[in-house]
Amino acid sequence: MRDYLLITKALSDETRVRALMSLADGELCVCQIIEVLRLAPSTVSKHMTILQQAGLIQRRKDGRWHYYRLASRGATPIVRQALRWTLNALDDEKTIAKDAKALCCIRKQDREELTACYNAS
Amino acid sequence: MRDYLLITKALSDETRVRALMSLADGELCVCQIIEVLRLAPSTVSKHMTILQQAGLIQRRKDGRWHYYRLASRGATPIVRQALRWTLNALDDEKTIAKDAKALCCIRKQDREELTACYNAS
DNA sequence: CCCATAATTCGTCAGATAACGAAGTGTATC
DNA sequence: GATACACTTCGTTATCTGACGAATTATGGG
Repeated sequence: MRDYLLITKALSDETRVRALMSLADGELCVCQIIEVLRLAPSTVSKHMTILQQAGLIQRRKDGRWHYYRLASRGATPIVRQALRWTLNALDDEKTIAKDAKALCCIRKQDREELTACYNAS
Repeated sequence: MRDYLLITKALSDETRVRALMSLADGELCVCQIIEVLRLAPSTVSKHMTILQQAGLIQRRKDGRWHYYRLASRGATPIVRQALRWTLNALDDEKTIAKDAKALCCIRKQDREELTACYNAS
């Protein structure tokens, strides 16, 4: 029950679902997710932690950069089924499509440019 | 996204999940669900409304009694997939098994007996 | 070693949510 | 039609959650 509720709670917030779905086309570093969601770094970081504790995403560190990706290898059947369901349910969702489009540009940008944006303020 | 979040929010509360899983062996009237969960009628009613608005359960009225059952016919693929996932994930969950056992007794009891319990206080 | 930087953790605040009892709705029975 | 009853809706309260900025951690470069 605990694991199940970690997953449903993680999936019950629109921002988190958007963050999760952003990873559908491959891993992203936190600064890129910040750019899509346009929220404070601390907020995004919190969301990613919740998704990770639910087992839905996995983390990889490379120097100062932290990359997140959808859980795949090593994920429990429950998690895999939840991901399949979510990807299927939100397949042609407007908000998600919009984020995916924005991500095309963001992926091409230099990471330094991105972080410059929110460090500037 | 709205429909998806209605479902995940509905499934992100332990009490609601217990109520939902109670219906796995067939429909129940509200007084029976109250008896399993041991919560105030108003609280249970609220939970059932949330589950229904998510499309996860359906209601049937018979006189003064309101029966709830898992959504099946007429449910969207998203809902059906969510139900399959949930039933699968909580298949051998201790809390759920305990409730199922309690329900065996409750189903045999007279409904008037049940309501007498919480009307007495 | 010291500074810049990428991300996280911490502290705070506003808004959401679950619990309850009281009041209201609709249906059967007298 | 008055009463009892099964359930829902309403109003209140305590707790949870998401947002932010400030402080902290960890890594890389001068």
